[in-house]
Amino acid sequence: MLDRRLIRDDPDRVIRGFESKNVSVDFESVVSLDRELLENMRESEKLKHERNVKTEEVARKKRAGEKTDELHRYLKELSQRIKDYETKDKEISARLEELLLTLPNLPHESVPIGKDPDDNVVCRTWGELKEPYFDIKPHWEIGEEIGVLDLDAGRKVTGRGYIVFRRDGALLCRALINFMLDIHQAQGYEEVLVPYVVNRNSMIGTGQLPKLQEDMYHCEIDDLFLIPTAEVPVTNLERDSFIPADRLPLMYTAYTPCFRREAGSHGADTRGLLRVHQFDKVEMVRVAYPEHSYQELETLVEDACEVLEALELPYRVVELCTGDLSFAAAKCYDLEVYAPGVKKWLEVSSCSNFEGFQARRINMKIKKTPGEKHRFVHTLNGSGVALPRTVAAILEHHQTPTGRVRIPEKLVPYMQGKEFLG
RNA sequence: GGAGAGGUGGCCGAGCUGGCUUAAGGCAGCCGCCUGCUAAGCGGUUGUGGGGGUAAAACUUCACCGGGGGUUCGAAUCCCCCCCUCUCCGCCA
Repeated sequence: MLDRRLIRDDPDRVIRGFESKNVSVDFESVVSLDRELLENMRESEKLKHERNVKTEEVARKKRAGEKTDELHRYLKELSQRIKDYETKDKEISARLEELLLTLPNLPHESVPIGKDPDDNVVCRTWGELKEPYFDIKPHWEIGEEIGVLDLDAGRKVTGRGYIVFRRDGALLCRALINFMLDIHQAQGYEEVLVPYVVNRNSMIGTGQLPKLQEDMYHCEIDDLFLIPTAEVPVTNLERDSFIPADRLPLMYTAYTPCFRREAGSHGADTRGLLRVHQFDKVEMVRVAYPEHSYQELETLVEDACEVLEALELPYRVVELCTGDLSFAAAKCYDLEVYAPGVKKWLEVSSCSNFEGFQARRINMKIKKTPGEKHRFVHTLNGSGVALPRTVAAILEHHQTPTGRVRIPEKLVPYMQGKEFLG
């Protein structure tokens, strides 16, 4: 949700933001509805004030034993007029609210202008992309050969895009989750275990709804949604609350499975583990002081990088351009690992600052100190990191010419001491 | 799923036979006084959101007692619907 005052005071800036983000929204309606709402409100407030005054007069007269019939008649009519205004108010508010929820966040001024992923900016690259001296197999091939991946079983049990890991593959996933959680705990994050199913308000709060409903698995009977990321339950932990300034920043880490219908993205990069409907992910969420949020975004990225470095996987940090930013983000860095088997950079983490966009929807404020006004917190999150593509990168990058897969040193203790998969 | 109890300001908690209660009282917070320090004590003060107003305040106004609707000149208080919490029972990992 954008700041209502910004919409009122500087609509041009909002429009410029939308343009740079390459989205077309019905902003004119928002502005005119807002104006209409204010006007309506002023009129009805005048009448309500009159009613309050006259109603007191009735009470006074009654006590004095005077007649109030005439006032009653007048006030009845006045109340009817107020009711009309209120009906109109509800109507406009509802329409406005609906529209406001569909308006995306504005990019931060530091975000590079651009229209699609080609305009994203590579900030830095870590690790050696050494020329392979043997023919590296794509992860689905090596994975099935050494018996850690079973794509057929996944298709049978559920359908395309659902994966079965076997033996060391299953162990690897479990190991990665613990490994990542341990790293983030050491970085200062508080571990939480949260529901994988959330209600509608939570989904609206973080911005998945109403726009992205098509991408969500929805349980109609209960009106509950499978989470597409831990961001949803974790960020919503502090919905409708005032957070004391000295508790900020809040830092949470959580493992959850994630469910995404991926409607409309069939065909592209869908082989093996590249794009699946259910995957595991360890997430980091921060709730920050507004003045510190961009600094915190940088350290959040570093925290995610630490995972990839510990796994000895070459990666790069990409800053998304305005046109590639997601709905709720004001600024976002993607982390991409290199997978030499498919010869692609795979996005395994997305670290974003949402500024006050989610906080306004979630109603999460900083507890005010005397003399200060209530302010919304800033929220951030980043994957640290998503598993399937990381597993793909491990299967490819740590592949040996003899068809084995080496387990990164730091992960070995989590793998029951094994140094190779399979 | 069945039965009962309840949802009030940062927290606790009155009010709920409709109008000097736009919410008593307490706690906590803030300011001041007092006191070797601390504690206690005394006095004052403190909700949220929106509108108008101001350089900013002051000020002013509307709304808010789980959510929505209704009755009434007037609703925290009466009526209807929904949601949530707790207790007991049933079912179940």
